[in-house]
Amino acid sequence: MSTEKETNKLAAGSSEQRGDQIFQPHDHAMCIAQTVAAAEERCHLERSRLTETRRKVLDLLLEEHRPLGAYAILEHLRSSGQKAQPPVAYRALDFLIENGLAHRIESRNAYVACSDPTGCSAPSFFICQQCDRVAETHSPEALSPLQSVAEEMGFIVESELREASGTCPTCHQAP
Amino acid sequence: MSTEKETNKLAAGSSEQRGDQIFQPHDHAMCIAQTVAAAEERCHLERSRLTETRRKVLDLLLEEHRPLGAYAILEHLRSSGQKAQPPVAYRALDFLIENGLAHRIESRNAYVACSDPTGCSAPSFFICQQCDRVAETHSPEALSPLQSVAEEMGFIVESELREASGTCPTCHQAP
DNA sequence: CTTGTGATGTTATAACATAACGATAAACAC
DNA sequence: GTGTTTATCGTTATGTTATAACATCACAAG
Repeated sequence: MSTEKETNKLAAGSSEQRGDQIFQPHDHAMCIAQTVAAAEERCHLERSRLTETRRKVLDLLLEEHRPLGAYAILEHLRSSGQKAQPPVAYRALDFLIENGLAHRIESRNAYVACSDPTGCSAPSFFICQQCDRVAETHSPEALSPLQSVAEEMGFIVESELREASGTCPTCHQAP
Repeated sequence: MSTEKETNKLAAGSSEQRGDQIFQPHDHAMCIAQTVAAAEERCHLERSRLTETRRKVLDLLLEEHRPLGAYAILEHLRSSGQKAQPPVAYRALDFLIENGLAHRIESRNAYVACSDPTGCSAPSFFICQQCDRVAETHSPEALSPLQSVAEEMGFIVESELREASGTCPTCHQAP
């Protein structure tokens, strides 16, 4: 937790690189608050309900900035009083994913909060193998390449999966 | 099964686009023979052994050109006489993957044969949602984009996952 | 032949995910 | 407000994917 609100540094730049702040020390409370606010607005607009359980799962994912397995999430729900069964966790996750508030990380069978619910489409993920944190970008540069190859072969792309594993700047500097 | 050896059409071009032949009618027997030959050579060079079980799994994956689940593969092994348990299938798959003869398709929890064991690195996959066939490319254009975004944020990429789902040319023409 | 290594056999279980169905609660029309 | 509709939730059971752990076998190098 930094003392400055480093998040503000980003205000000047484009929003598409916001995700990499996750690898830096940042005002985590504000980072969460912003996303929750966006989530609430979004649910209001979509006439979907951010219920107790869904909210808890979202909070947990935001708190972690890491991919969490469905059963880890389930454990958390249980430790907060509910005696939930697996479908409870999966339903909350389905809801969050459908509403663009969370993503599934295929290479881990795990889930993360979306770092930018307002501007999220075709995200790319950068997963640190040491600290497990995940950054998310929506850079358009990363959008085209499979598309152009696909076009050459007459393949129509409906969805794309892009996940990079490696070492984040923080872990790289302090190994 | 075409009457011509359409595979030859590719000889003139670069090898990096070979994967898309999978969506076209092609000389499947030759296609398999080539890959098996490459596999055998590779195993010889690496001093690794393409044993009975491993060979069966490779043959099956090549025969299908589709992602097969580990338990489907296991079933196949069983129906061919062995009374194999899950680790048998997983060990064969691990071997094939480590030796560049097969890939895991993360978005399906399934496995395909590599379509180009000699030139395979950082593959991209194109998965048809209708016919399930998978094309594999190694086009360098598709290699960079996550890299360049990663560099900007100081993230060192060790491995990349790229999978596109959609409709292949054949299924698109005949819906 | 014995010892090291890689490969296999086998049991058990971990980890991830969903089908199905009844009970509840919120939203809406009237 | 009442009844109808629809979304959400609780719960049981089960399906699917994957691995830990340990015993055994096969074969080649010393």
